[in-house]
Amino acid sequence: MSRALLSYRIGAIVRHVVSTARERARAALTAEILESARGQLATVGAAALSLRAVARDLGLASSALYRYFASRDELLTALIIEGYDAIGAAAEAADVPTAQPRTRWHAICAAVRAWALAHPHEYALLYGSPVPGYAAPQDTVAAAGRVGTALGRVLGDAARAGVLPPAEHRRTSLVTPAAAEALGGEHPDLDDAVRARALLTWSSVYGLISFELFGHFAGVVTDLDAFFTEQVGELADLLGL
Amino acid sequence: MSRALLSYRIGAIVRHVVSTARERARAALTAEILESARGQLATVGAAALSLRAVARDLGLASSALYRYFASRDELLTALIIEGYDAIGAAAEAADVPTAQPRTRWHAICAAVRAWALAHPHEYALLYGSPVPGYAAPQDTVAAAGRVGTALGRVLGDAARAGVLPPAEHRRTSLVTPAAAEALGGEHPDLDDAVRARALLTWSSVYGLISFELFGHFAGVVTDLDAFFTEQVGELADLLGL
DNA sequence: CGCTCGACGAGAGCGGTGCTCTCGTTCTGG
DNA sequence: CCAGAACGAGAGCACCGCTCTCGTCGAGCG
Repeated sequence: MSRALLSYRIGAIVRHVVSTARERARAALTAEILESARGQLATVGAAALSLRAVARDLGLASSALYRYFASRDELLTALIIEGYDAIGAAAEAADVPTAQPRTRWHAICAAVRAWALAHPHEYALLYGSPVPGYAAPQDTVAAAGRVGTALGRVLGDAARAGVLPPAEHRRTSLVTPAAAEALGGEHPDLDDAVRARALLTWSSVYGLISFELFGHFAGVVTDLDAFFTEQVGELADLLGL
Repeated sequence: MSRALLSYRIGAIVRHVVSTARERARAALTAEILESARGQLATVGAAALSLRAVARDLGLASSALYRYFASRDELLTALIIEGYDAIGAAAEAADVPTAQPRTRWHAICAAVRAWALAHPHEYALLYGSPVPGYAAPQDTVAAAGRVGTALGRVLGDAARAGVLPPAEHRRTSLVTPAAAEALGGEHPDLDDAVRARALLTWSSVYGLISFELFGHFAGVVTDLDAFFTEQVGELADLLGL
């Protein structure tokens, strides 16, 4: 079932450069399906996304869609990957590598929040409750790490610039080697405690955005914009940026 | 449509103490419906919760359920209120008012996480993406504040005990008066900045739990238990407990 | 005490869903 | 040129939430 998705992602590009008419038609229709699904996701949300509605939108029989996506879950998976890519790109676009680490941290967090507010349903699909019995395929985890990696770059640069407080070395590590690599890589000022703190701050930003988006701050916080930037500043303090 | 729910919640209790047989039967069946729905929620999740399955489970026609809950959303609302009550009760049960504020903070956070891990689908229903076009009725917000209020009590007690750092007073408030009341009430050491920080830490705990539960820490964090307690400690530092 | 009206549960049915299977067509690589 | 794969349409299955009707039964009122 991941076959079809894979062929969508790399598809005719890898196979051979001279694509046949059929392959081009397939790629085009796949893109159209995704576009329609993306529109439906943005308007009615993931739970109400209907294969039949997509088919109607494109003037196709519903059964025809199954030539392109083996199931509704697979279509959702493609949308999830697109979403992670989009929010990751937003984070990267907001990052100015020459700026101060703290400025960069603020910029990335603001960009992620802005993307979430602009695409609430997509954000919910990425970071909200996983859908029914849906288990995120391995394909998604690579794309998912893009925002974290952007923040990790800031952390690594800050460590190299020497703005981080000295690390408190300890024996057992709480962070996976792979994750440590994404979170700044090798550096004496970046030990496990600092990296774990980076994960905390990142998940805290996610908590702030989710609470705001899912309505848990309604009637609690007066100025959501000011509140967010202030708390992101607090997290920067905690991180040592 | 909120009539039926209301009558379920207060129902015969308020009307008159001497309940008729019909009222008792109604209350009993309502409880059975909720119990079956709770079971289904725990096993298949909210998105796959089916009124017809509940009816089958109870040996009823599906249409009969509509005498008790006007819609699937209303049944979900009742489950959400139950969930908020349960996680609030877990938080309150874990709190030992005579202990140190920091100890209480740790205990409450651990209890909330434990409840979330034990009831993942319920937690997702409460704090994950809102379901389809579902807008949380006002009934839920009261129950939702219970965990926050428990944490607010710790904050207030800490302020009265004088363990909090002095507050930095400012003009414009980011926290609603109602929320400020729940977050420790009146106290000179508890100004808006401290209360906002309390909201930050609470949403951070939510972020930590959600990332863990929704799989965003898979392959990133090695020891989730140890990681959580350590980061909760970091948040206590940030809060000044 | 009897009657009336409301609550109740069953059943059929509507329009919707994801998904499967079959069948004729159309393109493509050998 | 032609066999076989890819394709789209259509019918159909089992399920969903929800509505409507209809017969029944109980509870409160006169």
